[in-house]
Amino acid sequence: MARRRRGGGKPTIADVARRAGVGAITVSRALREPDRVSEDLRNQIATAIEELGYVPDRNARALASARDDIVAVLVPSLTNNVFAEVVRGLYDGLGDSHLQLHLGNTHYSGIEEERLLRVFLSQRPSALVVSGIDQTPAARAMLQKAGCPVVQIMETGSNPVDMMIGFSHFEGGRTVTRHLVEMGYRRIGFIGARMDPRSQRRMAGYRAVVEEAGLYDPRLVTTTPTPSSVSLGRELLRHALAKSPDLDAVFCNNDDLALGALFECNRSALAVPGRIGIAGFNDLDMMEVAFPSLTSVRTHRYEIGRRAVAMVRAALSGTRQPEHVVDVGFELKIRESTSRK
Amino acid sequence: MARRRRGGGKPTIADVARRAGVGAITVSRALREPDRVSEDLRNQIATAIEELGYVPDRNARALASARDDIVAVLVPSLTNNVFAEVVRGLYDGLGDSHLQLHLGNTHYSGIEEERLLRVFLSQRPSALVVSGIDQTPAARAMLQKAGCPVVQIMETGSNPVDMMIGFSHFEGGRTVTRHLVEMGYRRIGFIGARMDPRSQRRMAGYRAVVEEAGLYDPRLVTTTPTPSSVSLGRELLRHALAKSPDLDAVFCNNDDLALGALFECNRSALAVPGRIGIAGFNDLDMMEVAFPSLTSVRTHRYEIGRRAVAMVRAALSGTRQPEHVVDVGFELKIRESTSRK
DNA sequence: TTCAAGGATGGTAGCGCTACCATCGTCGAA
DNA sequence: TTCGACGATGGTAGCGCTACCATCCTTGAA
Repeated sequence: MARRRRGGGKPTIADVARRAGVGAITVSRALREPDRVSEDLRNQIATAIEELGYVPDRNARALASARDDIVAVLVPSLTNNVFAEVVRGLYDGLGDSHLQLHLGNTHYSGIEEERLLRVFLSQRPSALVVSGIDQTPAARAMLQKAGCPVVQIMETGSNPVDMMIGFSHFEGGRTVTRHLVEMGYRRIGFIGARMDPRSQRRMAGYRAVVEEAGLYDPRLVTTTPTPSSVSLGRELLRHALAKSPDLDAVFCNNDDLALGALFECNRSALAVPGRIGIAGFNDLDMMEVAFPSLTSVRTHRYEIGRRAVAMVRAALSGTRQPEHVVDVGFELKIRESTSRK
Repeated sequence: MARRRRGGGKPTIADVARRAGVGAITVSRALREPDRVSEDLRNQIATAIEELGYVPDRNARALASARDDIVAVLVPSLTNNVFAEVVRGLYDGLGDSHLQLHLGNTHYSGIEEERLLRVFLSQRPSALVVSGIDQTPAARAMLQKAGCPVVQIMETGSNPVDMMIGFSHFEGGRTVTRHLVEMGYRRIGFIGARMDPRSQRRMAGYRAVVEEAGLYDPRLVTTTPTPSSVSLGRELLRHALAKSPDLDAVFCNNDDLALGALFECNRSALAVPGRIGIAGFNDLDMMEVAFPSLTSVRTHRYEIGRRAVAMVRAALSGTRQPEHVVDVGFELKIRESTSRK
């Protein structure tokens, strides 16, 4: 694939040097540190590059300089809006640096994460960004030996491989649930899909509050390993109501489920928030617009992405800040869907 | 960044060879063509690799073999669910090949696309996947000279750089609009955000039908260059109704807008589809679940991603199929939101 | 005028890997 | 028994670039 005949093919730096009548190293410098080359030569070189259509070879550069400008990123999903925004933040955080993002999709699988880590490590990246704190032991070992800055994102924990930026999902779950309790709901259900470690911790937060309030009932919990979607939200709410017809509120593990739950209520003429209260998690754009508007927990995923890259850049430039674990928090957005008169 | 001392640092293939008591080339072969190495040596080598924690260096490999297993992909957005699914398809299409995806985000900018193309080309990728057919002349020239398979995705057109897979947005726009006309709507509006080339063509399809039916009125068209969102859908519908209170249907350029429009109608107690009909584009999961369910045009974006990679693989393995332009079509999904009694 | 200091430029020697071409058995046919 | 064929293994020479050090020239102080 993309095979070139040995010796043949694209112009190299030597071709440019010859044409510009300078040494190869000067061309190399003109490209990387223009200040150190006189303007005359710089122009000649630029002309030669233009005429030849020269494109430097990153592989050769990386090999020779034993450095690479790649930041390898592992996320569990690209279709999940939450991670899509994290990635957007990562890109924006790059700014004018020469860093490049290399994305890997683990599909919520530890094994796959391990495999991708191996693949990416063979690129000798400048830095590694991984999602969550539940790496397999092997993956964690690889991260520790990577010899480059590592950032774990989306969660906080007490045992970072290197750096960490995120928030506490457990606290997030507690906060929403506490709100529902305070609003007077008594038969508060939980519906969750996929149930990755972060979902689990949100559910644990739910359970902690509900138990403390003496309202816990396992029949109020409905989960499935199936990936989350709006249609699944509808189904899960239906199941939940079938199991516990007296359900009077649901904490939906994410906003897609919440939207699906809302639609189900609309369709079944169950008044929201009168008959049933609904809360989601992440606070996607649509939550505020929905009718009724939906209570959710605003997570700062874009900011997490941006700041993760900032941390990487700081670490690479030697000015690594002291704090290795950053908690960006979250924000409960109370809206119509849980405001019982 | 990620600098290693010359000579120092990670174990190399020579270290593995020494430890296993074999030649370097044999280690190389054991890794790439295990069949050609005896089982004894293969085991010794595997042990040595394990003990040393050896990870091959992709850069060196790419340089030495003048080949690289990277497929560079340029998409305009990663947060747009449509492209997120294309990317998912691309990943799934990879299967067991050794290809790796390298994602770039053009932010709907031709200039940025050009810049990224330059960056990616310096990696000498095995193949290139770009979105749409509206590359700048410079970008198109680079694609033509890339010397590797190129796939343009998401649209079809008559002048492919190399290969192409997608569908006609113009026809998509025509189809929805024709449906609205057939359902008896007479004051059919169009609302659109971002208005990238594909949106423009969908709008052109709308206009063609509406003009043919003698229903065209510029006041029925509401667009903005702002990126699309659910909340924007709500606003745009409000604007549209302010301009043309007799609006009786809207073709929303995408599903997010359609959902926002629906919520606005709910909130303003405008019956859907009785007072106003709503149609979207792309058919995201939520369209079917919404109440009322929303008419949309199902686009096969996941399939486009998968097949784009399949085309790349076929081209790379020499079995390039004859058809260079593939139209995967689309499917009108008629639902409650446009079914006037 | 001399000479150290510093900027601009170039030559050489790899970076870690694989293509290419030996070399060295081993085995079966003659 | 001999010899060619073939499979397994290894040595050498780069791939295109940059680190490192040498060289040359300019500049300004003594």
